Amino acid sequence: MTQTAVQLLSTAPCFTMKGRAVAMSPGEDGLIGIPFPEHSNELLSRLNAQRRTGLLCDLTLTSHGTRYPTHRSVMAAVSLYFRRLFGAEEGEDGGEGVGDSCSVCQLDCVSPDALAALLEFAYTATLTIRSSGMREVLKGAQLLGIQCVADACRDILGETGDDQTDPVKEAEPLPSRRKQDRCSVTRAVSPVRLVWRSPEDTPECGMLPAQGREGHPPPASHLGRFVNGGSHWSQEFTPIPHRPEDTPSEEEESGAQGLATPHLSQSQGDGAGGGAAAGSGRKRKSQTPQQCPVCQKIIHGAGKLPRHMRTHTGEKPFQCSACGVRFTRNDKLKIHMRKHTGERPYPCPSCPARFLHSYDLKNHLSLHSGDRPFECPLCHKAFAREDHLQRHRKGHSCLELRTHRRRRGMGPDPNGSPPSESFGLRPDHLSVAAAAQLLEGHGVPMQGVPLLTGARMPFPELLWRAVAGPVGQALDKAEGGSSPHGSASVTHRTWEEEDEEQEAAGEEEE
DNA sequence: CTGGGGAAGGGGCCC
DNA sequence: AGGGCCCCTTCCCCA
Repeated sequence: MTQTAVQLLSTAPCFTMKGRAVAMSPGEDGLIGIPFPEHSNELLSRLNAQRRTGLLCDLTLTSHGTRYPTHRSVMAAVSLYFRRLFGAEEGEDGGEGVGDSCSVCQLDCVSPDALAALLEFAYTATLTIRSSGMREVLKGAQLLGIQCVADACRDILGETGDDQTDPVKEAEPLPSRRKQDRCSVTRAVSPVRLVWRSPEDTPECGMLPAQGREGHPPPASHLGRFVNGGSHWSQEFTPIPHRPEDTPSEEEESGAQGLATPHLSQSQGDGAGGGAAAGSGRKRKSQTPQQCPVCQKIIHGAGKLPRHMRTHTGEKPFQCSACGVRFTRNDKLKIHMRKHTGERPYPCPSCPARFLHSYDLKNHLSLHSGDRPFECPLCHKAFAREDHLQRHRKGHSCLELRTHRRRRGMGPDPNGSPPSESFGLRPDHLSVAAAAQLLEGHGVPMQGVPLLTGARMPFPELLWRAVAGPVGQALDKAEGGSSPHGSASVTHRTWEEEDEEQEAAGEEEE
């Protein structure tokens, strides 16, 4: 990240640098918007460091005698209660709040552990709690008006708030497509409803007027059941939108771990309770899949969740002692250190070359052998690396083919082209590569299958037309992780086989 | 557009 | 169960 910033500074102005889009407004002379997406993470990280050392802390929260130094501005940013307490709510002038006079806030209504967890969340965007403490945290999040935490806790507990009165959810922006792809599970909402009162229903909660401030907040110890009203995360956070089709069919009541997973064929029942999963042909994983409370992604492998969480927090606790570059993972730092030590543990058996990574050696070996196992099914250019084939297919005329391919059930080719039945292709047929990829994804080995060559394809224009047509994101996604081994045998599969494979592939996709 | 290097993230295996 | 280590895939960047 730092590297990115340095490069940007050293080479600006540019419109894109390392994926960073540099916005330039042509209408405004010299006005350039240079985004620094890492800034928020770094800012939070530094604030957390300040909190831990007590630096610049202007607010102390206490719970049953335990003191938590913190920053007023951070608490106001994360908690609706403190925002109102300090008069920092939008549209307020801030002059009527408790303001600078409040340096210690007693929150005995929130357990120390829950308060610590909420503070940790405030400064790291990660909620780390034990299942047994979930309810206390939920209570604390409700009391303090930390909407997203309350939502997550309720979901995990199998409870739900009142969606109809939840402006946060309504305002949730959709995550990027890539994020959506990666976040394969949505927050599950159980039919059980938690008491989730409107402001009018909570007279004991005088600091939370729904419209305008009615005066000073009551002492913290008077906090009543908090009212849904915190919309402060709606723009900073991108939780997963509710997609009913992705909602797990069932949700286990085992707390934060062991939530139902969409990967039913592999890990269903591998919950925290250690339920037996029957019927899986694969070796059962011993590790418990865990669900990320932020993106809801199922993380396989014991101890892998903290590692995953750092992708959200941006925390990079592993720093190179030589150059200061930080990493989210220890193993990445270890590999990085090889650059300083000169260690290249992967020697080529055929030449003096040595490599940092095993996959570098693997790539290198393909140069010796001249092996280019990844061939474009359309233009037949071969590549030594799969990602290069993917890039190739996305980057040139193959992309045009892809993006004009018709989807299943979209009717005949507007150009009147025949459906290439001589190839066993249907008008909605997947491309050879896509079919191969789906087959491979379904466990059908494509290794060794002869690649589709011009000689094997007597009427390439038919295939061309057969695969021409509009294509949607679903198909793009299906082709996203490509398998390079396009095969003539694939094109000659029967429709019934194709149906079975596509259905199976669809299940695999899910 | 391609080849190569490298980062990032996930999963499996093992201790 | 947690963490280390390794492998793999995907993506990005640069020449």
